[in-house]
This record gives sequence, structure tokens and C-alpha cells, in this order.
Amino acid sequence: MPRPSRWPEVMAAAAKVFRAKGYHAATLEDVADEVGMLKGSLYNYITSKEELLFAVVRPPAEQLLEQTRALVAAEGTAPGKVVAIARVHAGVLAEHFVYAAVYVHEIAGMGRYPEWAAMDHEYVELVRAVLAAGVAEGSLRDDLDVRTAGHVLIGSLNWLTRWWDPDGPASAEEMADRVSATFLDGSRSRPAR
Amino acid sequence: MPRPSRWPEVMAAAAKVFRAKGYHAATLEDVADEVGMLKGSLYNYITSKEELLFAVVRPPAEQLLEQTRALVAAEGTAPGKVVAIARVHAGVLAEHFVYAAVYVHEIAGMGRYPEWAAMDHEYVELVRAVLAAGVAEGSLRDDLDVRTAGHVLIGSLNWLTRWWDPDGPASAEEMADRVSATFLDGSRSRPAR
Amino acid sequence: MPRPSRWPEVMAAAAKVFRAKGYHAATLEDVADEVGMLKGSLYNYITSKEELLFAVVRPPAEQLLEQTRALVAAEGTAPGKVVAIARVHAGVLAEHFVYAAVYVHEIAGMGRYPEWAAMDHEYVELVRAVLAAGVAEGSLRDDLDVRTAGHVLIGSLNWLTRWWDPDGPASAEEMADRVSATFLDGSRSRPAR
Amino acid sequence: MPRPSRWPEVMAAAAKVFRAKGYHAATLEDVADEVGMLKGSLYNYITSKEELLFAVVRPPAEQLLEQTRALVAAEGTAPGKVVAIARVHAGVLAEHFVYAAVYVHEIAGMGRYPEWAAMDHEYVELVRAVLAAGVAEGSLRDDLDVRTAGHVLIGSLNWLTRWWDPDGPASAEEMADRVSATFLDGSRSRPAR
DNA sequence: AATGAATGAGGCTTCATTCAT
DNA sequence: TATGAATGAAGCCTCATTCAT
Repeated sequence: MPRPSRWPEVMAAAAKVFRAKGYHAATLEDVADEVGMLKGSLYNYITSKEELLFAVVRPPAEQLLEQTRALVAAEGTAPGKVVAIARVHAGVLAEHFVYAAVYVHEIAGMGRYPEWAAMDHEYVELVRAVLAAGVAEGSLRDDLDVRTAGHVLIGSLNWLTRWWDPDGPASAEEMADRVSATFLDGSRSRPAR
Repeated sequence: MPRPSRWPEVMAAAAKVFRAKGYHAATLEDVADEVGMLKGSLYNYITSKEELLFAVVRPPAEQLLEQTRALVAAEGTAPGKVVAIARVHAGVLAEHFVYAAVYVHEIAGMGRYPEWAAMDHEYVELVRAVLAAGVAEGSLRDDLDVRTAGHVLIGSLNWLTRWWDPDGPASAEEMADRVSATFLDGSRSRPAR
Repeated sequence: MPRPSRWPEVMAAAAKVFRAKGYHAATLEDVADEVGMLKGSLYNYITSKEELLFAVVRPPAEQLLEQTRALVAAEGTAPGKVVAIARVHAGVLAEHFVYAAVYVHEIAGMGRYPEWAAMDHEYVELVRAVLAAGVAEGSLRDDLDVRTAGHVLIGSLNWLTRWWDPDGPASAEEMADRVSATFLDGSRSRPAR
Repeated sequence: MPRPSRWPEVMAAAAKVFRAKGYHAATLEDVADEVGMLKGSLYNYITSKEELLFAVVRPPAEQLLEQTRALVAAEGTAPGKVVAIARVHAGVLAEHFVYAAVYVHEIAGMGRYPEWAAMDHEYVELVRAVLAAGVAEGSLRDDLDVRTAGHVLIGSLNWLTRWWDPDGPASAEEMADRVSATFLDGSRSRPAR
């Protein structure tokens, strides 16, 4: 679909409104008001409300997947990749915050939209593959339950959308490092030896 | 409010439907169909759709808060309390799975319903207090960012609603132990010594 | 679909409005106004506007087809059956005038609704079969083009919806007899012999 | 009104679309797509959708009326004129098929557009006048109901738009002759004498 | 407590029409 | 003449809610 010129404004408005009210509670009139046009005019840009949701949610989803694919394929050990995963994840959240928040809220792990299940599943599998490789290579604990651990990592990162302000004092990289450090090394103090 | 006799069925149906479709996308007719009555009849039990949401969401929220309050107040060190927090959290999820999933999806960390902000906030504070005490007492790393760590723990646990099947092979206690173990000790293998 | 009690009123209103304005130009609000309810309330009776069209149009269509089937299957020669066809056709028009007018205007021979094509086609075939039998048995001209003649008869009868007032002086039977007489014997005067 | 250069294309597209979907169901965007321009551009050619309908419908209507007026005014007996009427009618249909189909469907005998009532009425009157003259002169049966017979003839001819393919094997003249033959002499076989 | 039926508000979507370029 | 984009009105449909029975 060729997009008229105010498409970025429409997307930004939609993401903002969807994040603030949730996709279902948000109305296209809310979105149109935010852009400064009438709700009917939105249909120069979209075909349906759901298409707008997908348009909003696609950039972070694709970026996350592409960057994660690349990082997983690269050389390196599991702990390094876990840090990289967290940085990519937090980086995407920061860059597309409201868009990503919509993704996390409406789609991730929810199985509600078949169109997105494959993408969603692939990401989980990529993370899991890293962890499994870490166990195999000995860099991660051999008693690690890889499935659970993957979801713990992803969950911690996705949960950032509920409390982290990417424009606040903590940068995406700092957040990523804190989350991945806790994931890798835990929060318990080590007996000095 | 004295509730007529089919109240538990109504609650269960509402939780099921809210979880499956999300609160906003779910209709009272969906709920009524699930119970086997007409939608108008639901108003013998409720005053509004939102009240039904709150009714669904209250049991897990209250139980989580009460049990966590108790556990925080009890004797013990932070690591032990972290395990206990995870067990309580996973236990509440397991016991009220669909109800809790609705809470997590619609309310936790979302700031959408002022009525629930206080409860939601208190829980976060309780967890944070445990972690802060752990740092103070030396059982947790002194470089731990307590706010982030609290959200990491809570996020990992809440994220269970998106992938864990409480009726599957992994019990609530097992899940809690895996999550808390990762949180406390990390996933990195320790050099054997 | 179980129909609430004012269903006949709804049908009558819909037929009236569809006939007056045409299906597409008619609005459900027109129909609702005619019944004396709000447009949303119509959805206690129907699932969509198109379903209402089909509901309106089904009774005359089915009655016409059933009665015509019976008459075709009965004993008799073609000319007698032509008269009977005309009487059935005009009778159905008279009994369900507005409904039938909607059928004729929106559906007959139009191929717009696949759901109705079979019914529509069967009727044409029944008429044609009578004419073909008439040619075979010698009661109709052997140079008759049966396809054309069938459509001429049906067209003359359907065209009644554009000018005949079934509540006017000419009864359905009279109309049928005039139309079938012209069809059978023509309008030319015969040389007295 | 001076018409820009692609006016014939616009008319043809409109006729095609109006015939396929019906005037109300057709959108100006459908028409514009058919022409290969944007819907807004149509307003270089027209002032309103209804004007487009009238433009489409005028050529066959005027041609039919003019030719029929001429033929009625000419010398001759009623039977000959009936044949001529049918030939003119079928000829106009063939020449402007989709345009004429739109006329028949949207306007003929429908009384929906006051602008067209006079034209429509005049045609009916012309046909009726021929039949009445035939009765008076003795060439048509003296028991003929002229009003009904006129509508039968016109209806049979208009109904051609629902089933006849003017590009098929039967020419307009053949169709006209079959229809008028049936109208004049009927379909019943005459006892050989 | 439940039903059947209605209300009324509001949401999504369509579309004829306008207008600056 | 055509485009791109917008307007504004209206239409279909949904749904929380009410109410008489």
C-alpha cells in the first residue's frame, strides 16, 4: 500500500494512543485527533484498525529479529551473546518505545494473531539456542533449564515496557547490562575468598 | 455485596474470557455464553463490566499481597525471602491462573486504573524492600540496582502467564525455584573449585 | 436464528423500505423507523443487512418455486400449464407484493448473489420444460424458440412489479389470464372464418 | 456543457460499473479505477454521481424515444408497428447495452427520478397508442386490454437485459422478431387448416 | 434469578465531494 | 486535467446497560 506523506505522523500517533489506552480501548478517532485529521481520513493510510496495529508493531519486531539473528550467528560465547541480546532488545525498546510497548502488550507470547506467531516464536528460539549452546560449551550451568531461562530473560526485558522510562536517567545500554548481569551472575553476593 | 448463587461460575467464566480475548475485546455476551445465561442476566451479579474485571482480579491480587506482606515481615535473610517471594508469586498464579493472567495483562505496572495503583505499588515496594535489606545485610551484591532488580524478578514471574502452563509438568514450586535460582545465582557456570 | 416476536413487523417494514428505495439506497435506520425501534435493535432480529434482504425475499421465491414445481409435475397440456404458471406467478406477486418486487429488482436474472442463482435458474428451467413439452406434444408451435419464449413469459410476469397495483381493480387472476392469453394466442385479431 | 476529452471513456466505465454492481452499490472509485484515474478527477467531468447516471442513461432513452416517435407517426398498421417497435427497442438495447441495462434497472417504470418520469411515460403511451389504434382498426383483437398488453410487450423487451447477450448468436433483429411474433401471434400451435 | 427485548452511545468503515497544487 | 489528500456525513454494526415480565 503506498502511503501518503503524513504516514510517519499517523504511525507515531497510533503508537502513542495504543500504548496509552491499549489497542482495543483506543479509537481511531483518538488517533486521528492526535494527528490532527478526521477519522475517515485515516483510511487514506490504512485499510483497517488492525492494519494500523500491525504497521506500528512491525518495525520493532523486525528490527529485533534481524539484529538478534545476526548476533546469534556471529562468533562468540553464550555469556557475551546474552549481553548482546539484552542490548539489542533494550535498544529496540528505546528506539521504538511506544511501538515496542504495543508489541509486548498485544502480541508477545499471546498467540492471538497467527500472523505474528512465527516471528514471535523465532525470537524465543534464537534466545533459547544461545542458552543451549552455552550449556553445551560449558559457559552456562549445566543444570540450567533452557526453556525457563529463555523466558526469564525475555520476560525481564519485555517487562521494561511497564516501568522503564527510556528518556530517563538510565540508558538502554545500562539497563541491558544490569538485566543481563543479573541473569548471568545473579544478585547474591559471592563470598570473598 | 451478597452474591447470588452462580457467582463463582460467573467469575470463572469472566476470567477465562478476559484471558482469552483480553478485557476490552471480550464482551459480556461472551461471558454470559460461557456461563450459559443471557448477557442481561449478568446484571444480577454485577453493576458494570469493569466491576467484573475488578472482581476477577481481586483474589489473586489480595492473596499475593497478603502472603508477601507476611513473608517479608517474617524472620530471614534476603535470599531465602526471594525464594519465598517466587513461591508465593508462582503459587498465586497457579491457583488463580486465568484471574492472575488478567491482572498481569490489564493492571500490573500499567497505571491504568487508579483504584489499583496503590496495591500494585505496594507489591513492588515489598519486593524492593527485601532486596534492599539483602544489600544492607550483605547477602546480596552491594552493586545491585535494587529498583531494576525488583522489576527483573517481578517481570520474570509475571511473564510466566505468557508461556507457562500451570497444569503442565512443571509445578509452581519448581518454576519458582528455577526463576529464583537464576535471579540469585545467575546462569553462568561457576569455575569448579 | 430464533426470531423475536416482532419479526413479521420487521420483515414487512424491510420489504416496504427496500421496495420504495431499493435495497442499497435503503438504510437500516429507515427500516427501524418504519418498525418503530432503533436501528441497533434490529440486530436482535438479524445478523446483517443482507440477511434481512434474503429473509424478505425468501418467502415469495420459495412459494413460487414450490407451486411451480407442483404444477409442472401435474398432468396436463402445455397451454393449461402456461395459464397455471401465470396464475401462480401473479398470485405470489399479489400475496407478497413488496417482497416479490424486491426479489425481481435485486435478484431475478441478475446473477449477483450466488446463493440465489440455483433457485432462480430452476424456475427458468421449469418454465422452459413446460414449453418444450408443449412443442413436443404439438400444443405449441413447432417453430417456437423455447428459451426466448420462456424469458418472454417470465419477463412479462416479473414486469408486473413495475406497473401493476395488486390492490387495484385487476385481480391477480385476471392479470395472469391476460398475460397468458397474450402469450398463448397473441394480440392479433384472427380473421373470422 | 463542453466535455473534456476522456468523456466517452468515463461514460463507458460508468455504464459498465453501474450495470455490474447497480447504481447505488457502485462507487465513483470503481468508475475511476475502470477509467484509470483517481476518483477526484472524475469531477472534471461531472458534478455529481447522479449526473453521471443520467448521462449514461440519456443516450438510449433519447434514441428509443425518438425512433419510436418516428415509427409511430409513420404510415402503417399496428402489427407492422409492433414489429418495428420491437426492432427499435432491441436495436437500442444492442447498441447501448450496458447503458440501456442501467436505464431498465434503475429507471424504467420505477418512478424514482421525477426527471425521467415524463420520458418514461411517453414511451409507454406511444406503445399503447399503437395498440389502441390496432384495436380500433381491427388489426388487433377487440378484447385486448391495451394497457396490460403494452406493458407485456415492453416488459418482455426490457427483460432482455437480464438474459440476452447482444454479442451472442441471436442478433437484435432476430430477438425483436421472436418477441414480437410471440406477442402478435402467440405460442400456441394453430390447427392446420 | 433469569429472559427477551430494547436502548443509546459509539466505534469502524465507506464514500461523495472538495481543494490546493 | 489530473493528483493527493482531506472532509463530513452517513451507514453498518457492536455492546454495555436497562427493564418489564
